[in-house]
Amino acid sequence: MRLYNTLTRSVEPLVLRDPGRLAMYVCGPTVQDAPHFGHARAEIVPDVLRRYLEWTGVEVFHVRNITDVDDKIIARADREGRDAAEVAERYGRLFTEQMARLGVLPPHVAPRATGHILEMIELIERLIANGAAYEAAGDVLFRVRSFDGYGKLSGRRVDELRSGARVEVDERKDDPLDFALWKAAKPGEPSWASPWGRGRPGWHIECSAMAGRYLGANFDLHGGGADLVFPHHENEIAQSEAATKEPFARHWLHNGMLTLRGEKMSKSVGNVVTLVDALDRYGADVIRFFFLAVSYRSPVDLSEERLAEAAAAIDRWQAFLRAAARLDVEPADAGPGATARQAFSAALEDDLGTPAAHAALFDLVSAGNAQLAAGDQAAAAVSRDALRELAGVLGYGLSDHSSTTDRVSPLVEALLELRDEARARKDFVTADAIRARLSAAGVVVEDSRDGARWHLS
RNA sequence: GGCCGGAUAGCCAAGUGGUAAGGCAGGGGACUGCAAAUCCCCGAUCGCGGGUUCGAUUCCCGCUCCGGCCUCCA
Repeated sequence: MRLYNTLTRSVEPLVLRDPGRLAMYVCGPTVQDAPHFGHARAEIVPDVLRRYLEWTGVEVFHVRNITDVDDKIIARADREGRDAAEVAERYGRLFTEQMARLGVLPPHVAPRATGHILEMIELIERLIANGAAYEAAGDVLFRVRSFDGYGKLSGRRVDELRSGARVEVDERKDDPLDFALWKAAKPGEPSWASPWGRGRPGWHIECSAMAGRYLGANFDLHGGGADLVFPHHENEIAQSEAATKEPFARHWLHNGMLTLRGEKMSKSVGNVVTLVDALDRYGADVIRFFFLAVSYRSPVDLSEERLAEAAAAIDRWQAFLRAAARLDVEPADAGPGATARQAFSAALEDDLGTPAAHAALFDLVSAGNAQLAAGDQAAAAVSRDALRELAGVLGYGLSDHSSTTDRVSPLVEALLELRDEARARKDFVTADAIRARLSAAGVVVEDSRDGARWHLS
């Protein structure tokens, strides 16, 4: 498969360190607040990559960290008069829950920063020993100019960085570009013992430490939001490579930002839509479609209109699955299923082309509906099975079923029998009244050649 | 100011050196007691100006506009 690599700024083959196995690290959230809609994208993109590769037989080892110590978490805890760990625990749990609702496969390891303080200290000690870091009044700073490759990921040059610098002046720094690996504890803050006194880790070092711990050096793929390219990922590379003298990650994958009215969704801009609300309102499949309808690298603008379109698309797929649900026939061989599979795979092989993969699914639905219309049940069954399978590779559940469906089913069926009887004697007033009452109760009735079908709206 | 990316039909969005997938909306037709669902048909010469080429939307240069990063951020 070919993927855009931020490091080389080109689409290139994804070459695995161990053939058949992908070692992937994805930057997770800082658990300072409820996850928002943008976080969903950063999880769905690697989720699709993982599902697709697993479908092709690759074994994926997926690590996603949780940043559970940081300035904002501490600030929030102070505001609420709570412990920082409590705040982190609350939002970490919420994040995990919402990702499960979204249908994102859980990572194999979900390390927390506070659980890896020792690894970080070891890494910092190596950097100091190498001359890449220095202690200053209880802080430890990374010496940016000691690392030749600094800027290779984000395309920046150290000297240019300096001129435009909005970096705050700090006398303890030998160079304004240097960044903190370890921060001396301030009163009341969570802190850990270290060779430099009590303190807490800087943001960037945790990913270097945890990626190294679980994936080793020179692992296959590192992902995250495009807003992390600089400085976070640049700094991760610097720290890791300065310490190990080996390449950190070979392939860098960055998802584009979610915007709202053209502006990036973020807490600081103040335009966030929480994921809880979005899931309540639209459900996992619609949100997933909304994101996958666009290249993972492009920005996507959130709007009611786009979400309505996504909902219409999911409805169309589900409508076909409902129509073809009861086909109890020997699926005919290959045919349209094979064509769709080929188009689908080709799309994803080419830089995770989910829009084109969607097109393959729409073609399958169109073909399947036409097959049903033509009475070709065996072919329709093939289309149905292929749709289920391929949509599943993208992480769609497409489930029409809920416990509510099961519970109301006997009632609805009984009413539909009455309606059938009314229709048989051309009593359309009664028939339409039943349909209208069901509709008002959220049950959509659709007549077909083989009788009425229904589903919850 | 620097770096990265983008500009394709009413809207969203793929893609290709040889006249452009898919979806939504819209129009027409079919089916149907009606409705819904479904099927068939209908739409763009690809931001602007140059250049390379037999030929560019696709490559190169410039311009304009937009987004992201340069501070915490998925």
